[in-house]
Amino acid sequence: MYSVAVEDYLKSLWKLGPNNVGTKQLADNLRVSKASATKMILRLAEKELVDHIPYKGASLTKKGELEALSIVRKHRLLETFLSQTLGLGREEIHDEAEILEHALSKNLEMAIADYLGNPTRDPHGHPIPGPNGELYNETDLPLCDSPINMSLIVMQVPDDDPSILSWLENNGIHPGTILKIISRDKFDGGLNVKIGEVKKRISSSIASLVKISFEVEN
Amino acid sequence: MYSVAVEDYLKSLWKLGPNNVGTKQLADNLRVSKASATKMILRLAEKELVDHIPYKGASLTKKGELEALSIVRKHRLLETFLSQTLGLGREEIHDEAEILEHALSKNLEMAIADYLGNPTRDPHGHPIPGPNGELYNETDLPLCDSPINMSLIVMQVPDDDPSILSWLENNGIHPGTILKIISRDKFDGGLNVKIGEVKKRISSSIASLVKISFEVEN
DNA sequence: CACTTATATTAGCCATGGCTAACCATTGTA
DNA sequence: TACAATGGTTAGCCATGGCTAATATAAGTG
Repeated sequence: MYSVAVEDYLKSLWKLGPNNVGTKQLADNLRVSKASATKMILRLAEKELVDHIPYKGASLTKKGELEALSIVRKHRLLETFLSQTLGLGREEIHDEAEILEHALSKNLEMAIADYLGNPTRDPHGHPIPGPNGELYNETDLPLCDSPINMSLIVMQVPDDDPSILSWLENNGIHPGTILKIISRDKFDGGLNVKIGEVKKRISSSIASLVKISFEVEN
Repeated sequence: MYSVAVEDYLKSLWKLGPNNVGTKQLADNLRVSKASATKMILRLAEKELVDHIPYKGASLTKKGELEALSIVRKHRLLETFLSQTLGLGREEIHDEAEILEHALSKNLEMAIADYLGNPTRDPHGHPIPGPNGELYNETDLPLCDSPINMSLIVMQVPDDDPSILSWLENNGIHPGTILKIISRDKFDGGLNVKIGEVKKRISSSIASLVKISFEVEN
């Protein structure tokens, strides 16, 4: 078993990956000093969880990646579980899961996955890695890069920013929402979209965090 | 928020209380050295969580007791929640709750209590403290001290020893079981009991861990 | 009362994981 | 090419929470 801090570093590296991650980027992501990040990277390299090239950056080894995926799995299963059983909203579950993920045994993880019917997406639409780190559903596209005038289905919304999430929720955008891009602002990249008959404007920064798939016609 | 270690010390002190608890007793309970226990007791005294009389022992202050009760509440709510939602057995839930209790926010605690209908007993029959540390159900008696030939209802079984718990479970003894003491062994204090029409022998060590109340005739 | 035994404390070490301050390396631009 | 600026590392400090070994106190016994 690894400590909470080690697990947090691995998870951050995974989220920032798959390429080499710089010390500053990692430090900023975890809100610690660069020195702390360097120290931890050296320790992770010692444990063969990352490869580290001094002054160049670090990247997860296979072993480190599996460990990171295990935490991500626990996080997303917990979000799903809390949402299903307690009816907590998409904005609330992230912070709780962020803490609980480090306290979830393999046994409980399995019991929860079983209870939920081994889901492959969490309430934000993010893919849930399998018990051995298998990841599917990697084909979703950022909304900001999607084609105009096609029927798109929202697959993923971000999970870690309650304010963005509330905005999306209030505007009827969550996994499963069907929308069309009508036009794209040439200057700031913002999108004009149509949800049902309602028109909305989505800023480019938010649109880059929403992922879509093409609606299956049947 | 206090650290996991601090919370564990407070919980142990509460379980071993309410009188002064010796350093060795505490150290044994937490499986740490006496030196570690002494050091922590000094720190807890610093934070005004315990009163410490050197070479005499420590006892929780009101502040420390409330903190301990908060952890106990989380523990017992979690046991109840895991049992209800995931159907985990009485033998499994303790160890999981032991870890999760430190990662449960006040918010989630409330959501779980609400979901469960604010229960006052966990699956082992232990009373669940209220959100502000209120404790009722303190009148249950140890089975070993109970009178012969009266209809007794099992209220509490121990929560922290899976082997004892399995034995009890296999012999049909859990919260709600109704039994009578037929006779008590004069030499070792073991009990001969009748559950329904079935006779069982319960060792005095186990009987001291089972608590009963008198069956209400109605 | 003296002496043994059990219990408690202190001193000092270690690992973890933060931090600041100071010092290196890399990069981009004048 | 020189020299900021940015990014990365090192040194050295701190708190937490373990540990052992040595010492101090309390309690029980001849």
